[in-house]
Amino acid sequence: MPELPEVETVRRGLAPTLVGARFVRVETRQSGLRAPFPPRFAERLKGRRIEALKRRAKYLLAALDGGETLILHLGMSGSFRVEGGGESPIPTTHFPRGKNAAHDHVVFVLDNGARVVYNDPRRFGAMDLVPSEGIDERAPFDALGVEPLSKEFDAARLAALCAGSRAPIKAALIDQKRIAGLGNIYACEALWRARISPLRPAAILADARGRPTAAARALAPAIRAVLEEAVEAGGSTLRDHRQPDGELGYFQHSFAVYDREGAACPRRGCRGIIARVAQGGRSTFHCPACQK
DNA sequence: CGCATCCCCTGCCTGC
DNA sequence: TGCAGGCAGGGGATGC
Repeated sequence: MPELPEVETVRRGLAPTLVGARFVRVETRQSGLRAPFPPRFAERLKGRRIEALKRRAKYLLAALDGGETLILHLGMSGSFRVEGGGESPIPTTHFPRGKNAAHDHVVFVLDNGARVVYNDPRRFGAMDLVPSEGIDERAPFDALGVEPLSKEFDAARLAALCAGSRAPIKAALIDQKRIAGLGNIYACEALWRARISPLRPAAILADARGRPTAAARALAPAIRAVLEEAVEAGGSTLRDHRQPDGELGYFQHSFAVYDREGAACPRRGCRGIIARVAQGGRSTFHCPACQK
């Protein structure tokens, strides 16, 4: 479920349980997810205290004492749930409808009595344990682009990132080397808000001097706004994550185009019908009538 | 280098 | 009802 707003929602949901706690025991029930777990993963985590839980792009970063960072990525279908550990249940973790315990791949047992369980049917997620020092200069973080909710992200930056690119603008937007954390859903939604066709080349965001065009000046705030609104709504909850314990994400009810093929364009005065096209093997949703 | 394609894996939905 | 095929929020490797 994992674009920036969903990962941020998970971060906020897990932080009260994780930050300040120590790992008493870590159980892995698979040899790995997308990649094998690092050597002695569970043993190295045991006894470590979580000092902070941060997010970069779609990654969660648990900074531990002892100078290491636990990297967590949810892939397509990963989710966390919190069991036990006091009076405040943490319902923001979008636990899948299936609740298939066969896909509980990692259990983090904490000294505050809580257990944090990672469930991931498709096992596209990832976990790693790396030195905290210089983490931003190493893969995968060294290749990530600008955080779209940061001050550094604006029309000028967006234009510079896309200047000269002949890739379709939708593909450029979900390229993590350009904008970190934007994914398929919110790229589609932002383009609709900015009335830009996802099929146009990314280069239309910059003029001959590399400065932002009107399209960039519309799109940059649209990206920021849709992400902020989605974070505020607790992210989006769909498909296998449709019925989470605690049912928090509800931004899916605000989609203008995503997963709305054949429906009426919600823009006032627009008579368009939302279309779905394939770009780079993934579905893009847009309104051919008002996105130019 | 930039971009497109394919693959990782499982579950769900659709259409035959 | 059963089954094959298509599709799914991501990201990494490969090849042109």
